[in-house]
Amino acid sequence: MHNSNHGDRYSAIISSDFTVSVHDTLFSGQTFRWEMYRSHYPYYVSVIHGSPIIIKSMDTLGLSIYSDRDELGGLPLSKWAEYYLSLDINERVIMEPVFRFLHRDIALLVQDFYGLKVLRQDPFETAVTFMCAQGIGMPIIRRQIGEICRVFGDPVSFTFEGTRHTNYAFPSPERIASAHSEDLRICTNNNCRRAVNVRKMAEAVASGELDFRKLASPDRSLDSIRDELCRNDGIGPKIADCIALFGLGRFDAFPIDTHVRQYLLEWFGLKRAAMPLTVNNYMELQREIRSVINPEIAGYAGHLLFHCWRRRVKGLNTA
DNA sequence: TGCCAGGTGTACT
DNA sequence: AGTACACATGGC
Repeated sequence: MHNSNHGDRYSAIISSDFTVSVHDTLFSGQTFRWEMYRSHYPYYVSVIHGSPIIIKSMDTLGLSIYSDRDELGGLPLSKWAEYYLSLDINERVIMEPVFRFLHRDIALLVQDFYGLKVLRQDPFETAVTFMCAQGIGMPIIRRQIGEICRVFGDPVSFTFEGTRHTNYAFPSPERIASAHSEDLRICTNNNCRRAVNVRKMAEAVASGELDFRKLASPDRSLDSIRDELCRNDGIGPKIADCIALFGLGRFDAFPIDTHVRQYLLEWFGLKRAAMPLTVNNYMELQREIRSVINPEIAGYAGHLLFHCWRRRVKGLNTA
């Protein structure tokens, strides 16, 4: 820990044996709250645990993290960053030798995205985010989350390279639970039912009826987590699996969306992926892909494939 | 213009 | 158990 020159007291250097692609990580679509500031090096800024967090990407040197607190989420700043960015997972070895042998062309494509990390994000934020991600494109999803933070989140000001900035924290479950549906609807792409669903889910979290800490228990089965989450209106199997993967640190969860479905058909030849995505087909597709990808990190590998498919095959650059 | 976008709930058969 | 459709809007 030492003083930084960004108006923030604490900083931590995260050294790593391998390069972490901060840009791909924060803008791969799994998180929607990081802003990129350009200077000599790229900086990525968000507000987490009520504190501005600045990540400086240093390419081969590793990462540096700045915050005005010396600990976040009960962890020292550097430990929090290692956890949040899942630096304990080496994505270079999740594609097993058998996979690289059987799917050589895909493994080569995915190699370009080593450094992409699956974040361990806050489960409530993750739940709201993916409830706002039904059948619409990334730009609208990102806008919704930004609006929810701007309208309901606490402003946090900080100085960055001599300029004053204001970002917004993600609002608490209590704050969203007490929101008027009409105010929330303006944030949720004008979708009234989505606003009601998000508010009801926030109420369940605020009342303790929906307890993410219980769900995060490692001995819970993926099926029981999915079933519990699906009791909330607006959360189906796909969003439940997204919450498990990105919000509960369950890297074995394998959400199947429109992009995943496409590469399951095109890359792995799963005929069922061409059929309508009923609950039965959804579960059966998960079973089939787990015979191809190591089930313990199927979701982590799936996110690499997801990102690779969007960027390399679909030519999408939108976060 | 028409189709696709990180799906889900409801109302049918 | 499977199918059709509404939901809302931006991007290509």
